[in-house]
Amino acid sequence: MAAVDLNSQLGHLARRLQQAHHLLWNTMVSEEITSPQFAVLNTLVTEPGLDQRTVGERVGLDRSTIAEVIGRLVSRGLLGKVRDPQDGRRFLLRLTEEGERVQRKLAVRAARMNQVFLAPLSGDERTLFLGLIQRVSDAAEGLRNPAEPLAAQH
Amino acid sequence: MAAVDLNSQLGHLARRLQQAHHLLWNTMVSEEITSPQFAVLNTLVTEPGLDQRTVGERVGLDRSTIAEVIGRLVSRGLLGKVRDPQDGRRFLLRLTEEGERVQRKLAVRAARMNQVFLAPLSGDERTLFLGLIQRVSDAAEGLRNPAEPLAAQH
DNA sequence: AAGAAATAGTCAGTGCCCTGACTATTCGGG
DNA sequence: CCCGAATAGTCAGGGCACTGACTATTTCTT
Repeated sequence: MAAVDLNSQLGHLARRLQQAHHLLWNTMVSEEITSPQFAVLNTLVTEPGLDQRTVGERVGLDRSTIAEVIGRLVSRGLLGKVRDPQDGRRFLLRLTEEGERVQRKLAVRAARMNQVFLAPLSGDERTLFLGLIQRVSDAAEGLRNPAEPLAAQH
Repeated sequence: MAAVDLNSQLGHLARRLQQAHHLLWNTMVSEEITSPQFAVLNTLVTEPGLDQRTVGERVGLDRSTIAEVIGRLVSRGLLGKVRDPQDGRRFLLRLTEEGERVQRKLAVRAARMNQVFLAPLSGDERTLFLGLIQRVSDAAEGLRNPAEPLAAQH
């Protein structure tokens, strides 16, 4: 009888929400380009020439995952990747023409899908909802580095 | 300039939320048993003897994924899996003693983690938040089968 | 200038998650 | 009773996501 009600567990609901998103994305946006892949393309539109790590930071992916995602985009010819002549550790990333074309096409569809996704909520509820998710995510993310600056009194 | 703001995209926020959850789960609940695995154990506490498909339905996983998750739990000795003598297609699932022990231990920790996860919100905001997630997920899930019952006038 | 620390990226390993194609079993209508 | 439809599960294939160990390059410190 010590069972937990999954519908009160935020983690479980978060997973369901993402699955719902996956479904909508596949049907309304694209079956070839995934949502994280689009996030990368989208980031490089406004900030061309970023390195891998920074792109990962922008879209919220660790360096292993971002390397995979970028690898796929490069091999599909949507992204160019060159060594930074200033810093031999980095790769500089840039959209190809095809990449720009794809980004433009998907941006429209993604926005449309987002409307459908949020359609069950009223205007007020939508902004509230997005705000709540961000607050919760930010707070949890903040727990990663347990704020040692305070105790740093050397 | 046609770039989308990721923070207004529910899909992107959903992914971030799940990553935040993953982080908390790993540090506060368990590194061995994952959240979906726990969901399976938890379900079988109240409904022992379910078959794979139904468990998948309860926790929100398709049959391929649930097969993997169950396979791991069986090989760790937390779950027993036997053919249904009534229906040779099914496997009946049941917690082992060890499985029950693990479920009890993690249920406490999962509840605690859930509190921490939701801590940034006030009491009212929490119930509101959980409700909003469910409404949005249910609505998207409902779009999967485009409601043909209405047209079914035979 | 040399060695240590930091940083960018890769790689191996594990697990979740989906789709689509396949097998085995059961069920239902003629 | 038998054959086709439905159902439970498996398997192959692709992609996301994390950790931890490793390499190469740069930077900081002495």
